[in-house]
Amino acid sequence: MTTAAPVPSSRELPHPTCEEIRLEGVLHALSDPVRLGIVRELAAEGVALACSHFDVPVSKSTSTHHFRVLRESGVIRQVYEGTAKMNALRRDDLEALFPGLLDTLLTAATRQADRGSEV
Amino acid sequence: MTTAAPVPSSRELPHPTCEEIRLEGVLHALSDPVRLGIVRELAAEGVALACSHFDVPVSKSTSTHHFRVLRESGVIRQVYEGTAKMNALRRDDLEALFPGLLDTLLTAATRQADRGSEV
DNA sequence: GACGTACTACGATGCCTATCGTACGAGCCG
DNA sequence: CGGCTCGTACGATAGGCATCGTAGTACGTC
Repeated sequence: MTTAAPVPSSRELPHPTCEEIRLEGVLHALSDPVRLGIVRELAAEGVALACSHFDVPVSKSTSTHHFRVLRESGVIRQVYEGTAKMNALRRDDLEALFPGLLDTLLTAATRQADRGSEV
Repeated sequence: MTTAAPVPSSRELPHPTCEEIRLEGVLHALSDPVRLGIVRELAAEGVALACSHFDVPVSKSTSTHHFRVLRESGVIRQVYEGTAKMNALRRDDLEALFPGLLDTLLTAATRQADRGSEV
């Protein structure tokens, strides 16, 4: 069962520790539709995804910016894997800090999305 | 029992309908520390409070701005009562739109505040 | 009517941020 | 090595927003 520990590349990225994660920062990060969409997709898939996987309606450089905001606010963890940069929700950390928050937010986002599509 | 139905003044203020309330807007409104503090106090008191009741660390005009953001995002309802402007959480509306969200957010905010004061 | 209080409107300012294009670096593959 | 893909860095830009001070309006009270 050599699950191929996916060889995290050399370059490391700075992440906030749990103590450094601020609720205001998380809320601000999720208050942007593009970033909320990214987080929703990450949650839906349940696994780490490369930046290129997402179909965001912005340019590549803007996309990079949004991923950085998510990382610096403590919402996602980013790790290089070859040329790809894998993104994973920091579910456990967020759950420990703000119990139930992520799930409630995701549910709220889904409800709103359903609301909109019920034309 | 003339509970003095508090005579809402003539001037009316525009509020978003429930359909118009956007999750992103709510999150953005609450991502500011001043506004989050206002909402926390409103929730703690449980009743409508005049703007002047709050001890915010900003000027009066900035305070007005924050209350407007909260109103326009659908988080609070504002009604004039004489010279005072009463502010109330739109608990029921928010609960209907995003079940559990407000309470989860308030709990998260409290936890974070406690974290900080545990020196 | 005169005064005080509560809040607003307006204009200014400086910062933050979402957006882009272009040029570049890091790793894979042939 | 040469090229390809993925993502970054940088600079520019335009709009948003938190902040303030001042001047003004609405309302209650004397």
